[in-house]
Amino acid sequence: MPVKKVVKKKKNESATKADITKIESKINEDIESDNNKITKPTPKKPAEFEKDLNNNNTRYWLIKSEPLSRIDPVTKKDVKFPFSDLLEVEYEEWNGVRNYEARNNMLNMEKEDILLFYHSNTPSPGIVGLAKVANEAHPDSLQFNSKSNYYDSRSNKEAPKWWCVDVKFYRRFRSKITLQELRENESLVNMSLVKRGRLSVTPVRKEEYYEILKMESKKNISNNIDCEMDEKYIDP
DNA sequence: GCCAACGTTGGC
DNA sequence: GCCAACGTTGGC
Repeated sequence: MPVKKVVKKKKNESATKADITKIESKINEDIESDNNKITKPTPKKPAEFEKDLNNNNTRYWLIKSEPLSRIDPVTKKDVKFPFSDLLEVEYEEWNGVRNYEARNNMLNMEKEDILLFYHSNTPSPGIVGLAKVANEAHPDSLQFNSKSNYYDSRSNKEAPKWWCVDVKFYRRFRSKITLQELRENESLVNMSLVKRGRLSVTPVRKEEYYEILKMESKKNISNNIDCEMDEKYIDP
């Protein structure tokens, strides 16, 4: 029978900042090692990438977020996440996506893929800037949290249903490119955003990405992008 | 595996 | 706040 080692507690013992950092990094390591034991599903690649995939090119996607306050009726929590919030963090787990097609799109993402950041549910929705994939898809932590609105009792840790990437800030646009402007552009009529309005994570073709950059380059600098963000963030 | 009922998204 | 579009659920 193993003998339990008794460690006497020091007087006035309290966790220092370094202790907390150590504990946090241990937890993160554990989570990562758990995640590595799980096989990541490999869904079909979207048709938008037929050309680019073979050449190992950077790929492009569009993700939506709500910049204005809205209280979720179930959790009573504010769902808002304006683009400027990405400045506050190293990266953000893009969790809470509960649509298979959107999930599959995230599973298909690679590190450093470009993300067009779209503000939805505003008086004038549109693309406000660019983000990048910080980390490839991993199980969405909220599906196992019974207190979360995104809890899924039918998911399990051996075969998680919901996966998501981590997102990091890249740069803001000179001005918001509105949905209306995107719709008016003839070369963007086939954009997934335009055709599949409700999907929150959509693929973007390379040609579409460059067309949008072209639209941006013609714009004057405007601070009306639904959130406070300095002009210095225009250049990467 | 069909499809009615229901829930969610998000522009307007 | 309305509601169209569309995804999901579950009975049969």
